[in-house]
Amino acid sequence: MQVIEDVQLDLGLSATERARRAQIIAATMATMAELGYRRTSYARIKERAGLSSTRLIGYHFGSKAALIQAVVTTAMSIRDRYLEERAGETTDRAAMLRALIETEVTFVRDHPECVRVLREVAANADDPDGWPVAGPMLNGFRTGRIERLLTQGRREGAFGDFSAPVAARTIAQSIDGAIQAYADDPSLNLDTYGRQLADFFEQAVAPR
Amino acid sequence: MQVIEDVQLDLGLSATERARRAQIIAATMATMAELGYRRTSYARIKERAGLSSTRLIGYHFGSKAALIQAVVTTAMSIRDRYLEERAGETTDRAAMLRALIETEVTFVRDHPECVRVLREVAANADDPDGWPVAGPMLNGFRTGRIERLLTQGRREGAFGDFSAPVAARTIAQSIDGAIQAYADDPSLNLDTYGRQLADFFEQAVAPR
Amino acid sequence: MQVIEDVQLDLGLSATERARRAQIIAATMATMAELGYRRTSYARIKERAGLSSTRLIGYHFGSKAALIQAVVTTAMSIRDRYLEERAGETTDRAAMLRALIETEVTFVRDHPECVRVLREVAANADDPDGWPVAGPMLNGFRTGRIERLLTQGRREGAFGDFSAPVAARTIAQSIDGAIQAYADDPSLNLDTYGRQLADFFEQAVAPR
Amino acid sequence: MQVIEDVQLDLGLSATERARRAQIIAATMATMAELGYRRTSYARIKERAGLSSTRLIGYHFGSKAALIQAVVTTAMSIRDRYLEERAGETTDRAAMLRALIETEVTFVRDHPECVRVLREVAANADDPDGWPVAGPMLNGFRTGRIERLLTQGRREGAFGDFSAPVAARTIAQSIDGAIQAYADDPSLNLDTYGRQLADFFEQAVAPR
DNA sequence: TATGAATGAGAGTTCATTCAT
DNA sequence: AATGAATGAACTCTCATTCAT
Repeated sequence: MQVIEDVQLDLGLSATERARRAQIIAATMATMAELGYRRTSYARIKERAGLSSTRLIGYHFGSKAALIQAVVTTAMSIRDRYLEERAGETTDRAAMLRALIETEVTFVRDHPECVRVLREVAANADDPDGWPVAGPMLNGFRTGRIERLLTQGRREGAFGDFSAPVAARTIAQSIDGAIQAYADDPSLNLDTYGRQLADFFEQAVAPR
Repeated sequence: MQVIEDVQLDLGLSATERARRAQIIAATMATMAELGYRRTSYARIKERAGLSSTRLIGYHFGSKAALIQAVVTTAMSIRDRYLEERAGETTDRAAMLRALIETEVTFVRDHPECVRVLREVAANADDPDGWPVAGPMLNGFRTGRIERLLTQGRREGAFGDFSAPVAARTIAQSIDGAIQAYADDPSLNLDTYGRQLADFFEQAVAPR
Repeated sequence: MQVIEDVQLDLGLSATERARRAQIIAATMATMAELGYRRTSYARIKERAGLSSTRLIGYHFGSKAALIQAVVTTAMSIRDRYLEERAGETTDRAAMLRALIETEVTFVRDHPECVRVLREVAANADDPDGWPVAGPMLNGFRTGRIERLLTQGRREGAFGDFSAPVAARTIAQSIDGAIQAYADDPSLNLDTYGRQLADFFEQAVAPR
Repeated sequence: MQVIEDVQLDLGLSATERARRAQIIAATMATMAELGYRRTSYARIKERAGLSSTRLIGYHFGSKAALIQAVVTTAMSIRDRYLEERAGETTDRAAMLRALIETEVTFVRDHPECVRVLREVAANADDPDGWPVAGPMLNGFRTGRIERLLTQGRREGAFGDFSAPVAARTIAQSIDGAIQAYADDPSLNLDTYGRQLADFFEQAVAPR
């Protein structure tokens, strides 16, 4: 919750307002993670947040689209911070790729709510009452970093010959695969899954 | 449309009924492909199909869940038929994997509606008014075949050392990546994309 | 079922038609007894009777009101026959009253479906799609016989001083009480209940 | 109407809300008393209450079940208050029984709407969209008080020998008989009916 | 004797939003 | 910084009935 409040810091809001927003955002994320995008209504958010009226949500965010927007921003911030904190110091491209994949997968385990929320929003980005920004943007955020890493690695000869955009998207998608696998079977060991995924892609990008 | 009607053949329905059902299913698929799961209502389907009343839909399918069910079955049948018709005769595991990937990707190009529909339903499978069968099932359909191929290939020594379930899920996910890429940029050449994907995974599964 | 068919005898119908009608009436009674008046729809009757279409019901009875009419007639016939068969030969008024009450109560036990149906229809007699004849008629059927018995008994000096119409209605209502008690607690011994009821009213009508 | 508003007093609602609720409850009771349970829809209530939209009803009560619940609570409160205000001060069991019966019957005359509403709900209590609480409860409310009176009277020797539960239920049912008689013939003198009923039961419970 | 196909009316519910104060 | 009150649009579903053949 503190994390969520922090994200709101530079919006020029009062402390009370920030706390309320954080509370609502947290409830929205929890609701969406549990019930999915479609069933995330003001009524259900209100209930989970223990608010007196749904009116409060509209009051603090203006519209549902803006609320979703704030939720996405929050989730992205949490993710960014997580990945940043765990970014290794190596400059070895292969090691960087492995670290990236494994960290993304552990993020799935450590912040399943964020992951689910991001996935739900991306899958329903064209919703009329929802987020006005298109899905491509969200995808771009995720593939961009991977693609840059792959391109640089190829340029330096650390990686073999393959299409960086295709590979980047594939790797990004494979994280979604981990999410899905975890959702289908919550007893799944994600550390192992992450390592196997890294092994798999290590060979895929290796120079011959 | 004829294809859709064929799918209904063995349900013991009259020709009229079959035609109506096909008409409604087609309109539903088109609607869902264009507007997404959430906006696919009886009213919009009626409009697109040119029906006199939404009542007709409920009459022919009983409930919305049953309609979605029929739509999914239809889309899966179309996909199965497509893949079957293009199944090469080779027994070379690597060639089979390449063919599988490339065919899946061209299917995205040739039947974007089917692809979109399957994706939308899978993403909203837990909907209360929707399809009662869980998402895992749909995922299982897709990964099962790939996993079997990979497992056999590994046993025969045609492939290297990797986790077949993880790889299978990753490959299946990469097809979704193609769908996404195509959606983000419809001018994308999917033949090329498919080839590059096949190249990429070819090296990933190759024996060292 | 045979009983139900018999009731239809003098309507100038073919054997097939009579059988179908009996089948539908039986299903309607079962449905109404289990689910109540309001949930007794063509769809549910069709299901229970194993018909191919609800259309069949409308075909055989014309309208829902006519179906309810037929059901009531059937239930009343079954009840009349039951009471008739068990009518003792005594002319002692008090004994007759006791027999009447006890027999009515055992009818509740032996034909709970009929009882429930009659009760449901009487309680919903003003339904727009239902039975056009008013509730008073059904009530009259039930109290008439009792009232005649009480009046005669009083005239003969076998009974004391009380309002025959009020007492008749009260006794008739008390049977409904037995139905209700039995519905609230199906393990209730109705023979005992009937005897206690007869005892109670025996004293109420006795000359001082 | 004031009475209805009073019933809502301790729910922590604003004056406006209480007034609106009272207005809707009154309209619902009137509608149900006139048209019966089944035809008591939001649309008809709206019409009678002169509301701008049916939506208002859902807004103030949440669901139809909750509305029915509120209506029943109101009707019961009105009845309780009525009976309480007319409870004599005697401790003579026979007099108490007479008072109870006569008061219940005059209540039928003074508050026919309440009576009809209670009857309708009890008869349709198992409705899927209706009141979740079973009919037995409503019956229990009514017989409980009578049964206690009878049991005490018997213990004290004020009454003769009979089954208190059976007699209690019978007496409660006889009130329904009065309701029915009044419905069948509105010119009926209920005061007389009540006295005759009390006479009848007086002898039934009298010690020999 | 039966069925196929269609239909209009009405029901309750959910939803996000708006206009006040 | 918050609430009270109201609202219109859209949704799926159930119902008995009608018009054909």
